[in-house]
Amino acid sequence: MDIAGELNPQQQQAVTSSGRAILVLAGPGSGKTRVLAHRIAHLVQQRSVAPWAIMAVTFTNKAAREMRERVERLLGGQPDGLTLGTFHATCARILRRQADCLTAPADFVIYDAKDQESVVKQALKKLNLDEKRYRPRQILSIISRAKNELIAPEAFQARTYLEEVAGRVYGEYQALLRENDALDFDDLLMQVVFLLDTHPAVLRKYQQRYRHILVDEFQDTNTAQYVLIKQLAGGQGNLFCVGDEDQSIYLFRGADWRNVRRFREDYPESETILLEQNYRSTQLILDAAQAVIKRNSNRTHKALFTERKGGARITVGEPYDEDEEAEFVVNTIRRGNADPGSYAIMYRTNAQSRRIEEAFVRAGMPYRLVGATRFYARREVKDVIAYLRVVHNQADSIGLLRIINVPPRGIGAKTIAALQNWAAEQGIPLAAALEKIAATGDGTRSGRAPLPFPGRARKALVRFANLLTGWVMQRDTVPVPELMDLILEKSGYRAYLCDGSREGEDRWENILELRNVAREYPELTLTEFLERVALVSEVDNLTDEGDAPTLLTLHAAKGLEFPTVFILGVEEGILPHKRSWDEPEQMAEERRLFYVGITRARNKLYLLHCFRRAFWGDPDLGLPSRFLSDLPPELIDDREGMAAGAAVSYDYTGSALFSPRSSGTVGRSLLTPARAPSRGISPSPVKSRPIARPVEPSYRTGQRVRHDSFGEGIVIEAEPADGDEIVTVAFEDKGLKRLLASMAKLQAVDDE
DNA sequence: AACAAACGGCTTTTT
DNA sequence: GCCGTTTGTT
Repeated sequence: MDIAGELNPQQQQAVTSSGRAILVLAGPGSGKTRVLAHRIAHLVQQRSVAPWAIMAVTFTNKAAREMRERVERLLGGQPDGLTLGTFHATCARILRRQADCLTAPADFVIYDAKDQESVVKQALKKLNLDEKRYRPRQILSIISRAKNELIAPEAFQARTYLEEVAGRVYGEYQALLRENDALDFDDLLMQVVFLLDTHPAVLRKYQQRYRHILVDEFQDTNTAQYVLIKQLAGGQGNLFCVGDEDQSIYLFRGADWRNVRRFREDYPESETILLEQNYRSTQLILDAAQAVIKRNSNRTHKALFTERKGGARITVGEPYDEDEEAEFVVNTIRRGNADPGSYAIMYRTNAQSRRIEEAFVRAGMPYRLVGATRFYARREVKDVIAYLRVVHNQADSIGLLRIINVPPRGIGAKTIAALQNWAAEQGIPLAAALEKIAATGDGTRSGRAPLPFPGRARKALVRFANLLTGWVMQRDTVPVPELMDLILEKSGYRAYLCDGSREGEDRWENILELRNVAREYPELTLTEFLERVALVSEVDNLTDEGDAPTLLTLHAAKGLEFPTVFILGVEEGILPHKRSWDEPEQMAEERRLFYVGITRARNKLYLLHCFRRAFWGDPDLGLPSRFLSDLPPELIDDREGMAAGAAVSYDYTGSALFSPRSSGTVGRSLLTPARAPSRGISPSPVKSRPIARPVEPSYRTGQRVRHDSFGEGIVIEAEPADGDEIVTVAFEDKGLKRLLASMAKLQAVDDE
């Protein structure tokens, strides 16, 4: 979609409407980003509104950047003072500016998921609770939910035993964050809401400044975000929200599509505008998407249409296993003569990406991977950031503990524990204790309190403390990249990584990458650099450069579009994910996720589901996703099937495998056609499982057998193992079992 | 204190 | 099939 084109009547209406709150429900590919940008430009050009009186909030930095670029093109330059950024970044700015109203100082640090986990562990320890019994991640998700719902520790009400525990941890957790001058992601939002709630003067200031508030991806707002928007918009209702209920896929982090309804209730005068024309996909793809999403209730119906009538039918394929799935993708791309960059490969879980990556590597083809082990979550990157964070704010003991002995410098667990105790005894932060020790020098006495450290440990502590103080003294005069160099050298971290190993080299390269980020933004202070690093995500760095297919999760795909899209693992247990099976609400979200995936495709869509899928090491059956049966058969090209690459052509509509989950058990559906495993299609260097047979197999695929307690079934696979044989059998009543031939005493049933 | 080897828990999805 | 943690060894 180019900005040169005309706006259609609905878009035009959305851009120019005024005088009341507006809710734009925009279908996929309907140009909502464009509408937002045009509206900002429109407001500025009206002259009645100064750019600094406009606040536009998005969820990702990428969306913010895209919007900024569009606005710039429309206005022929950057509007002065326009507030345009993500919720989190905007909140962080407000908090730093209003620090005097808060418990947290302006130089607070931001904790990510890993740091949060460490804090929970500390809190558990403090409360004498066993972290094996109360899993930190679980506790954390309860705390996070509370924060997203704006429930402070004091107001937290437990409804289960675990919640009771979590409630206590929550209080301790917040206290620890405060001690560390730290905020987590959820705090950024919650604290701003609390701040505006308790400081009317501050609230008034922001309300008076921001005359227009625009919100992107409104369906993904959680309660905290919604309340924040409402606070800022005040009564005047110059609120402009754009979203699509059908693309709400962040329930798990507190997003609440009911905010759409709340909005209508809170602003009864508001106007709702539907954007139904799609400028992205073919009609066929749109039809498929609508067939899928139609089955959800609680949605505003939109009649999506496009001028791109017809279109290539959807290829649904069933490769044998993940390897064949990956080979199919690679071969299809290789054989097609389209630009490799026009392909996207999407999947439900990050864990699925590995097989595809391997296939691309084998084929010698480049690819772009979004997410997975996220750059900023890598150990070495986190280490360096921890160094910077501690230099920035010594109260950050989580960061300090991370690096105090990395690289190893003689400060072991014993010494650290002693240091922690000693600090706690005196009620001072860890770093202050460290400093105090250093202040005593190498001497043996320090006034009254004798230091509890033997000579060797103290020497190490003093050395480290001196390093730290040195960096702290330089942090305001030395630019961030140089500060990084200094730390990397003097801490011995570079030498520690560059030990000559291949892995060390890779890790060092990641550090250089981080340094490049710092170099790219030379004007950023240390505080700003750290904030940026904490609040950007991988998708944000996805650029258009590079002529390679893109690998990404369905979540990461939102807002993007590609000429050709593969969705992998369209199977029960994966999409929909098995964690969603018993929650209708979550199941609806899985459906929306699938919908998001489908609607990313401009021209051509491939949906793949494996016959066999290994979950964690153990092979299991793949059952086609129930969502596939919602696709009208005439939209599917099942004859082409896997012919282009892999093996099986497959009749979908008639198969038991294809029926919804409720109507067939694993065992029964298997009994229909016992399929021979097909091997990968690509020629040689493909990593193939050893097919060598040290022992002649005594069972063959498709053979009928009887087991003493499991009854009758069909052999799915028989593979030799150390002189024995592992037989996988699908039993009529008991489902799939893997058995050791010597133990199972299977009897052949010859009823043919 | 530092390393190697075994072990167990785990996977949704992200700002 | 991976990662981080625990355990054993020098």
